[in-house]
Amino acid sequence: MDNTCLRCPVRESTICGALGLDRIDILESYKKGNRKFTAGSPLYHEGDNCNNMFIVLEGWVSTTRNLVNGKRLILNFQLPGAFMGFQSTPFAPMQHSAVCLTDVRVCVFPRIGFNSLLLNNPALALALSHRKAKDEENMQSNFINIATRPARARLAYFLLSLRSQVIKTYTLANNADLYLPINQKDIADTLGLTNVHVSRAIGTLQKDKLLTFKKHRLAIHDVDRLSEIAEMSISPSTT
Amino acid sequence: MDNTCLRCPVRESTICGALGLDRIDILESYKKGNRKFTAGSPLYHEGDNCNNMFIVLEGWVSTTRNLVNGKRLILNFQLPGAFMGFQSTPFAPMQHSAVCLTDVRVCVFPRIGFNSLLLNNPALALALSHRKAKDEENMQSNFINIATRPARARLAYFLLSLRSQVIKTYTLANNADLYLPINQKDIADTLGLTNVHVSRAIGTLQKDKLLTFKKHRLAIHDVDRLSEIAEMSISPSTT
DNA sequence: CGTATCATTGACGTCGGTCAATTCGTGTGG
DNA sequence: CCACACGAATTGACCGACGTCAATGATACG
Repeated sequence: MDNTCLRCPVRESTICGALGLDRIDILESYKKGNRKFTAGSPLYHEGDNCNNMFIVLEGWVSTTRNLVNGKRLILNFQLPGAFMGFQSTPFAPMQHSAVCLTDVRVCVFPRIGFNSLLLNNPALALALSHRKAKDEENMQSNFINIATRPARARLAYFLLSLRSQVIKTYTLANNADLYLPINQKDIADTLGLTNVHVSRAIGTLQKDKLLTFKKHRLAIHDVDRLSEIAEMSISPSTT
Repeated sequence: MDNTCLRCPVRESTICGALGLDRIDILESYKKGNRKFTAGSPLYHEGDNCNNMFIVLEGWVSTTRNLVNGKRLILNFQLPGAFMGFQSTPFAPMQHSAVCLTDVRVCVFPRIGFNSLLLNNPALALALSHRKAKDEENMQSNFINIATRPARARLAYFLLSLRSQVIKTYTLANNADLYLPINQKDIADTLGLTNVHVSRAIGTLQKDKLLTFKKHRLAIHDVDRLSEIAEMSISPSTT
């Protein structure tokens, strides 16, 4: 396995791309190198003092929060190119957990020295600012989704946005059916619903021939009509 | 009115503090200067191509999204020190609106040249990364609040976190009663509830002597018990 | 074939929304 | 100082979306 930044599959789709090819060697010497995690294992736990940050190279990772009543909430799904573990106060305990949904390969960045790295490479710091802004915007979309949409629309919106995230990450065709390493309980925990209600909602969407979601494969048969259902209560100002 | 960065009331509580006093003149020549807005007026609108970004110096600003059914969702409240308008793609249309809740004084940063400013001042870029990470973390808290808590707990959590935001911003005493330039409809639009239900929920909290919210003044009488209510996502079995 | 996990389905309860009437508070004008 | 207006808050009656509980079905795995 070639682990050099030069051959990194996500270099251009993450902050590393901000350094040109001529300066990429800076990261080569900075990073701790690649590491593999198996499906189900955590990158870090809520409350941990985690020494590292991670760029996802292959696989899916979910970020979650566990609640006092034993329930959990999934904050989002991190796909290849995601930069994970950067916090507003670098050495504070992690505010959320990160759990691998598939076998995962990540590039490990030590937390120590990261500030210096950014100060010495402002292009990297700028790229990171933009990425964190993007993360916040995505979080806002999630927030709006659960705050304003009823369950059916909420589910439709979620599947559509996850679909476009996957299509973009893997540059797939628009009509491809997608592998999603999540089950209905995961969807419920993402949307603030119950698995029972998610099952019913997916059932009606399938009955209406809008999509099929079975055995971790999602096929959306009518993107336009599903979008109508999703955007039912929201203005079309964004895209 | 003295508008110099040297005497800026929020310099140390926003990204500008990352430049020491010796380099603060960089911003002095970069910024467009201060500007005043009256209560109710917008800093920018969703969909606008906004030329500027803003640091709040005085007053409250709300960021909102408008929905097709005439309703709106409040994303958060920006108090002095907040840096507003920075997006993942700098010249894209704004994803949300910003509306002044009080008379407001802001420091205006032109969008043009901002990237260069950051590239030439990595400390500023680093500070911005941290701030955007903080914004994302706050957004995650909001998300968790509405995704997991029933109305009463949701309201309790919101008031407590708004309280600590205000106390921190203005360095107030813990038992101070706070001026909040929002009404029950604003709270409803922040929490994904209706004004009617917010009224009922506040009513019961007041009846339980936990807090008083009248005429834009909030007094929390029992922070500990209110915190218990906020953190409890299940039925109130214990007292 | 037995077990575990996930998905489906039904019965039922409840939290919060909707609609509407009433009250309260504040500002305005006579 | 009172009368009125207008918006915000309160309260009641009613209802529906979604949660809870539980039984059943489907699928994979040892």
